[in-house]
Amino acid sequence: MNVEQAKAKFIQSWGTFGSEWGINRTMAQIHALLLISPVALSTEEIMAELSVSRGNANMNLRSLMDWGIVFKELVPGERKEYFVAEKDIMKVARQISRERRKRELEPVLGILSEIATINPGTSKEGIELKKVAGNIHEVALRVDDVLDKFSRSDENWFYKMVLQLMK
Amino acid sequence: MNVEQAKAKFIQSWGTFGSEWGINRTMAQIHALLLISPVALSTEEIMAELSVSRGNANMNLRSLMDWGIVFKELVPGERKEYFVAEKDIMKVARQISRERRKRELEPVLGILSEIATINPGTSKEGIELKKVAGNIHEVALRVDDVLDKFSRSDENWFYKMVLQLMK
DNA sequence: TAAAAGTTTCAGAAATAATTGAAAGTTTGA
DNA sequence: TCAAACTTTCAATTATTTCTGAAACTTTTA
Repeated sequence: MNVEQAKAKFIQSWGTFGSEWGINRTMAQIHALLLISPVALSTEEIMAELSVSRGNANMNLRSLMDWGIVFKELVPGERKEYFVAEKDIMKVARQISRERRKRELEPVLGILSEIATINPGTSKEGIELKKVAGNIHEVALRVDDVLDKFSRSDENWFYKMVLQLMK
Repeated sequence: MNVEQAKAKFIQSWGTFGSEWGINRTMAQIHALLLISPVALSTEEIMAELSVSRGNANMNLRSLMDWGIVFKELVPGERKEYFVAEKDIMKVARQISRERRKRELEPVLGILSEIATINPGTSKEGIELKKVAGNIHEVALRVDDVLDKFSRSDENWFYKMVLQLMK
């Protein structure tokens, strides 16, 4: 496998992996492209490299910036905007867990706790619903805690945890 | 909020949450319905409750069984098949991480290690690609390890881990 | 201040994913 | 063995998501 093939494979795999986890393919591919690029890229370069339209490139770049894993970089003397990805993979992982926690887990936590506190009445349905929602809420709260810890952690926290678990 | 409202809210939230994480909405809703049902349900009951077709119900039930979080239950004297969900939420979480690890993480690990071992040549592109793929591979291997540990762990492992992290 | 350079938006088009429903297939029991 | 009861499959349809491209908007510079 040569460098060109490896690059194509990396971008396409990252796209597939992303879409299996609810991230759109182009967004994941732009991220992949920026991750492996040694220099900042312009919208035009991204459009050309991935064969996507300006609108698509622009919207997904904005999303990536909203997620806090891609940044604008101003090249002195240039009008055009250039983009770079955060290269520290642990930082990227922490940032993604921070965002998904905030956007997706927190809202569900609210609903679960609401359901877990209903008056279940006397029906088996009500009792089971309350019980299950309570159980899920409990687990979800702990996941939330772990993600919070992780997203705030320093560079070595994760490795320390892995070591702990190896014992 | 009464029991009926809470039930509807639970099913719909679980559907939304699932689809944010790459699981189709109906599949997540069937799972939700079975989770909170105190008794095993037939395909007909699921179709009626969620207003979905027989084909849809059947395919998603099969998927849920492939994931190992829903099971057929044979009611003595009945021809019809009934379905129940695994109710232990930690078991469900472990089973889902086991499956996603196997289906989605492992294939990417293979590709990353392939890319991380290319001959990068002398170009900056090749060198950066190899470096980034290597870094991601390293982190992904550790995630893989943690998921493996988690999916094999006993009921209390997760709570012990959380306690460790609280210190 | 005007036009060139660049960015953003968004309605419609295209691509992808999910769903239906009816036909084919399977199992059971008389 | 056959038909009733039930399950599975899949081609066609429908819904959802993503993408395009051109127009509107913003910023810069001459």
